Amino acid sequence: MGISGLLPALKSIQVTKHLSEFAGQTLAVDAYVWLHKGVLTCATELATGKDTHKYVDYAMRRVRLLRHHHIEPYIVFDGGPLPAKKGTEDDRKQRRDKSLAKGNALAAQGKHKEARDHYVKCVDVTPQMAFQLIKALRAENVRYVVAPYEADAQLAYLERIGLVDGILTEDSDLLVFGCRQVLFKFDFVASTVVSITRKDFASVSGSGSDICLVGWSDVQFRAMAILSGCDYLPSIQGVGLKTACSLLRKWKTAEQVVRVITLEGKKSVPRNYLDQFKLADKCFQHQRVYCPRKERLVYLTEVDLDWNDELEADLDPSLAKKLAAGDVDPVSLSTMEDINPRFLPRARALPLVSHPVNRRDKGKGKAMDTPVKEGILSFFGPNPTIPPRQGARLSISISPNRKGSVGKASGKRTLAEIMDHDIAVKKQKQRSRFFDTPEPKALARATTTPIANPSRERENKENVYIVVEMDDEEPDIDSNVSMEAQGEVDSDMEITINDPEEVEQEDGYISPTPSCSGDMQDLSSPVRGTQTPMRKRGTGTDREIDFGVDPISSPPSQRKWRPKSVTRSVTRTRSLDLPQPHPPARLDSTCSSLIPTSGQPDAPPPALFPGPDLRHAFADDLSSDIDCSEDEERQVSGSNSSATPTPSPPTPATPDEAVFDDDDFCDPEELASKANVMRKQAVIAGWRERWALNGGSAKSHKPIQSKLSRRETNVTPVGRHTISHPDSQFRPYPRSAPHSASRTTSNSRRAQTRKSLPFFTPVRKAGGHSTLDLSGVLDSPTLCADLEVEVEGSVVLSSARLERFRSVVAFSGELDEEIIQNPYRCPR
DNA sequence: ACTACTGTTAAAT
DNA sequence: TAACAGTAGT
Repeated sequence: MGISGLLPALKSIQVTKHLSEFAGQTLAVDAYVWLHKGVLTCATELATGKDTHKYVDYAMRRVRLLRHHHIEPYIVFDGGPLPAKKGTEDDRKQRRDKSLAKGNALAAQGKHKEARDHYVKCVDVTPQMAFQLIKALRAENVRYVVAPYEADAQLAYLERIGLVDGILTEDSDLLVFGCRQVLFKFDFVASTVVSITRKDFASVSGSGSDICLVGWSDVQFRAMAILSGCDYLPSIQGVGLKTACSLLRKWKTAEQVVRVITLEGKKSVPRNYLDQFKLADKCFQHQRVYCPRKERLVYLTEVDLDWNDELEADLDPSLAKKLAAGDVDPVSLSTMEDINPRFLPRARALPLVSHPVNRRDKGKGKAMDTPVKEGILSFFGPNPTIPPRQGARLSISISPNRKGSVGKASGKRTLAEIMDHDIAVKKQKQRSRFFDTPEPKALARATTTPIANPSRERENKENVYIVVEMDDEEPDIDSNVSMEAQGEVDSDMEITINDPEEVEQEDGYISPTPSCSGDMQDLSSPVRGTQTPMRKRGTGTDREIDFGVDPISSPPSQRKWRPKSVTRSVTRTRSLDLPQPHPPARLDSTCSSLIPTSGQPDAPPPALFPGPDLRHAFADDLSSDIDCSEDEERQVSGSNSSATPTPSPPTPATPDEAVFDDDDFCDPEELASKANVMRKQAVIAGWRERWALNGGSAKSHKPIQSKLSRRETNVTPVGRHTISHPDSQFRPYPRSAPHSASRTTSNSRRAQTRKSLPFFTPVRKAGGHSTLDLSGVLDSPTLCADLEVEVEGSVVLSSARLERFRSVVAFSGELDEEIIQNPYRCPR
């Protein structure tokens, strides 16, 4: 949903630009935008369970358009349940079901057009559908990454570390995340976007009443956004963007603002609002993302201080990597299912027209001066089904070791296969690197990871395999034949795509821009007071806030790892590697190949936290969270003359704090880690819960409809949500997916149970208080089943853990209440 | 003047 | 879904 009203407020700095102005740049793309719109092109098919990949075509056409303009796309997928920010599952599901029913009814009467209108309302984008797009991206060698959690944060991260030059999205949140160049309103036909550049913030010229950002730091901007209501936190009733802005302008810090509002007494400030605010702030700053360079999860903005990194390893590197590559369902963490294995995208032919392209010209006179268009049409075909030219994809067909198991797909989906293999190889390497020692995690942390040395890695890789180069994660894909083209682009020269026959051409498109290599220093964001002090106009009183706290400029640095020797079980990962009886072609080849290749029975894959919810948005614990935020606030307010003792010192307000802090120090490590996990769970649960809420629905005047919301995708192969009633009137696996039916029972069962993985969710009690229904969750058969399935050999271990988990929960019951509870829902 | 709720429509082809 | 216009409430 973004920040409502933000884009209109920034109208004055919105600039419509032609895509050609971005030639030579790499743009990160929020895949969800395209997927969701693409779904509309085939709503009927999806709703009725037909195989289709039109939505993939939709997205790929856009990918090709970007490339046509010599923009290198970097597609970013949501990791979590894709849609899910609004409404509740129940509501949504009901609506969907209704729409589907109506659609079916109309269709039965032959009113297909009307039916479609309803079908449109019942389709959704699932990770499995996203995977179809990934297949196409692989085939065309387009870089992509699946975010561990929210795509927004991932997008922001890519820009921050310099892997991309800008973000293509529809979500104004990206500005809050600190992106420098955000492009909205992608217009396929006109080849234009609306650009908002962060450094223009100072010039936001709201006539009079509008917002004014002059002299503001990112901290303040973020504060404004959060105060006005964001996905993570609904606003105080009656506070919108403008109010937030003017209050902040006057009082400088969110703390002050909240305090003032509270004192005024006109608006009811939810208790704990400030704490919640800080958590929201953390979400914008320290959400966890996947670093393609380091090949593991990192924080969007590095955290320092006492940030407990115990949970850093909650997603083991290889799994994180698989997830990022799209081989693992981000929701269930089980192997991604290919819902349309017959869809085998291949590299497309290149445009047959050579044409000069005007790169962004310094003399900005002719912004709209579009490049030749003839080529475009030939370029965008409906289906990526054109057979690959012989030898086109370099060595691909060469790779000797390729698993034959790819089945019918083999021989065709070369790139994808290579990709798989590459991943396998990487994984193997990683394993050896990380797990040769008894203390994998510790080692992993101690190791300064390969990040720093991509090239060396590459070498190794190439030693292993010649084919390589499918590495979509590394900025410096050097082996690409496309280097020349790339160089040309970069050097701001005219590019001529001449010989379409040549393989090189094709590859030429892949080339990452040099900018990718990323200059770490200034990538960071914008206008940071000190550096680019926005002209202090108007408010001379505005002191420059301490920008030191501004995270945006801090390049991710190595964190000191605290090798806590928590030896976690291996179970989860193991289960992932289990061969599957009737594997969907390609993925399993990946998986199965991983098993033998690992070849180190004694080097078990790292374990991950076996808790119920693995999808924490950020791995901090509450205490550190607050601490950190406090620090920041302190700094901010410290620079503020009018700083006064904050009304509600957010210090260890929550009971759990003491509890868990103790745990942190007394070191029955397991217990400690459990506690941390627990705490994190609680925090996350809080966020999840909130995310699942409609921004406004949390307001008191509108009774919360469903308190219990599982923020998970009701994933079905056909893109329909059938979670609650897996066996409902809808067949989860339509006729077109025979392989699904033939899947082993255990497998499908697992799939089902996984899909039911619940998030902790507050349940509103009669009293109007929401509480965390942990017991319900823990006792949930689905969860247990899930654990059992996972654990295989270590059920016992998990059980024990689970027990401890429960006790911790019980112990900190109040914490849950505190943290999880959404104060907004209280008033009936 | 601002917020927030409502209803409508375009989106894709 | 989001963007927009219109309207009501504070």
